[in-house]
Amino acid sequence: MDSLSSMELFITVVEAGSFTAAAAALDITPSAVSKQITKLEDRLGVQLLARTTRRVALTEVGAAYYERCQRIMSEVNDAEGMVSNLRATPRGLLRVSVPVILGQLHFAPAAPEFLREYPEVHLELVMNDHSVNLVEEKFDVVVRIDEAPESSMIARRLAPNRRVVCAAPGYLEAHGIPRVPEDLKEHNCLTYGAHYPHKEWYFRTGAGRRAVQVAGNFQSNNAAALRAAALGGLGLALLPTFIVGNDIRQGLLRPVLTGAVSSDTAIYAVYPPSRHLSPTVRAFVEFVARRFGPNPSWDEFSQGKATK
Amino acid sequence: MDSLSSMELFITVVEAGSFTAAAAALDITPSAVSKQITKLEDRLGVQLLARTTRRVALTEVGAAYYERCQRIMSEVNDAEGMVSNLRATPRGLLRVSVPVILGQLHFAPAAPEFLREYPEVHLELVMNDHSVNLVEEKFDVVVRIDEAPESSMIARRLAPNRRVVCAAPGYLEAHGIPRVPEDLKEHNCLTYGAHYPHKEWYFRTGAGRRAVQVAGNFQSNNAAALRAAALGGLGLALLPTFIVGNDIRQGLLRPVLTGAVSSDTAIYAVYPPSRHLSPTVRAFVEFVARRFGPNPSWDEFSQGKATK
DNA sequence: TGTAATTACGGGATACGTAAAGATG
DNA sequence: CATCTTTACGTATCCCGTAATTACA
Repeated sequence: MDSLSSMELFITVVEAGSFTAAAAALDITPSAVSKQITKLEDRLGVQLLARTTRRVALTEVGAAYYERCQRIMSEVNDAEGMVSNLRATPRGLLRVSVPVILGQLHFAPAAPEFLREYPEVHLELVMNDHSVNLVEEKFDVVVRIDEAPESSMIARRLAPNRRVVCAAPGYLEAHGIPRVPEDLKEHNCLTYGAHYPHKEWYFRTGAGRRAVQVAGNFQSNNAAALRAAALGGLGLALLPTFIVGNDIRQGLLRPVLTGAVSSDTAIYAVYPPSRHLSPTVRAFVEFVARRFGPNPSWDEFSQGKATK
Repeated sequence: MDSLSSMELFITVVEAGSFTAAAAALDITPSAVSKQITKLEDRLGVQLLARTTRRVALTEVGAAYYERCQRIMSEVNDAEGMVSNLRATPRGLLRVSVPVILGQLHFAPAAPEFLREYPEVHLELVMNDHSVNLVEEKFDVVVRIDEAPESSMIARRLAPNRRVVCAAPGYLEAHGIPRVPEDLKEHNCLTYGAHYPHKEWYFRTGAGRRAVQVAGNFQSNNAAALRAAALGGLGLALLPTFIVGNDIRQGLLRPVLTGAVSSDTAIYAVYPPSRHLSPTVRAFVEFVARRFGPNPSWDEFSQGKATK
């Protein structure tokens, strides 16, 4: 027996004044009404409704029970309404982990707009570059630049990770503009990483791809450092468009060559699978996907786009 | 799905901290717990419990819902407790119809004791001798002196209706004591009814029963009038023991003869059938049955008793 | 690797609707 | 006699338990 349905049925009968009317209101048969009420009375051990075939009246106990039922049903409706509200409106704490450079350049600047749109959200934007465990560190969303989405997690692809070779206009004026990848051997190439004095940059050709050995006098495992060096006119850097896109846009850097190959990575928003996705998480992911997905300032300088 | 059971289950899981523990507490399987919670979440459209196989934690919405559930469950318990109380304690208006003579002699004197025992009852003791319609006149109980209980009503037999021939001591001293029924022809017999100058009184004999034609100079359709006449030493009266029992007890009247035959009537408390008998009605009927049933002051003078 | 949550599957209880009976004004 | 409640009966659904599976520490 469903206790709440019984109460609702009982209330309906009281207000309708008859079993038949209540049955019509609830779109069931009078038979069902009769049986439900009888069952409810049996369970409570009292008669709630004094009924002849012509009249249904509340007993004294029934009247008291009716009042309680009304209050209870109103509480239940409150509870369910509250759930609906919470489901509909993003709110509360949202912990997001992003790579440092991505956070500084894009997520932090985007935060005000997001929070203006969802004022009840408290956003905690944690930046780190080590691989984070989503559940253990209690993150709601982890943004990763990765090749393949981790299994058993939902990974929403936010944007491709394209890379472009670029340099400051002053550097190019002084050292010339490379026209083909081989020209890079003549340039000071600012490379990512450490331990290896020279690196290979890959480029698409008509057939497949082709590696070019590059070298230079500055190396860093920090992309922001490479960007700063490039901005300072030190040399050429191969950097993701999400880092240098704005610099190029503002004319601080200029893209050169074409067909620079990024690894098969993309920017993903990763969150745990859940039958009922939190509206806050949903709102955040939708927001960043909308904002970073079809992003001209990231894409227009990348020749990878056309070949995609 | 039973909404209240779901809430209870949810509360249990929250307090037990795991599905398995909750299942044990409710004596069901973890499978059932899982399915119920999933169903509840589906119905609400939100995730209430964030769970791994090792940990069950409330979500934000779940925590809010949990609080509401607690309040609702407490209200529900209140309501059911109230019902139990009302079911257990006789209270409220009780309308009883009794024959006038029975009401005056016995029910009215018994009322104080009944009301002392059940102080919350308001007793309305209506006395009339015409046949009352129990439901139309909104009586909870109708006391009748009748042969057979009315169908479609519950009739609780309170006491047999025995009758005894009796007279005042002064009359018997003046006119002698009848030893056999035939002696009644020599006496002034005060008979019940009207229109018929003489009546027949019936007596049991060894074999069957035997009618004796009696006559007298006073007749009334009011038993109290016959009693008054007998008390005044006018003659012999055949009256129910519930009327003259106390008079005999006090020596104001003396019983004579044996085997006076009453009709096959008894005193019944009649009330409508109901799956759940009102505790007030039950208490009243039990009270009067207890008080009037094995009543020595009514029975000890009646020889009908022995023959049942 | 062990424990906890979930899923698949089969059986039993429950609750509905249909239809007929009973009651009431 | 018309209408409303109740009961009888057949059926569909739901829900639980058993057992296998998956996930997590």
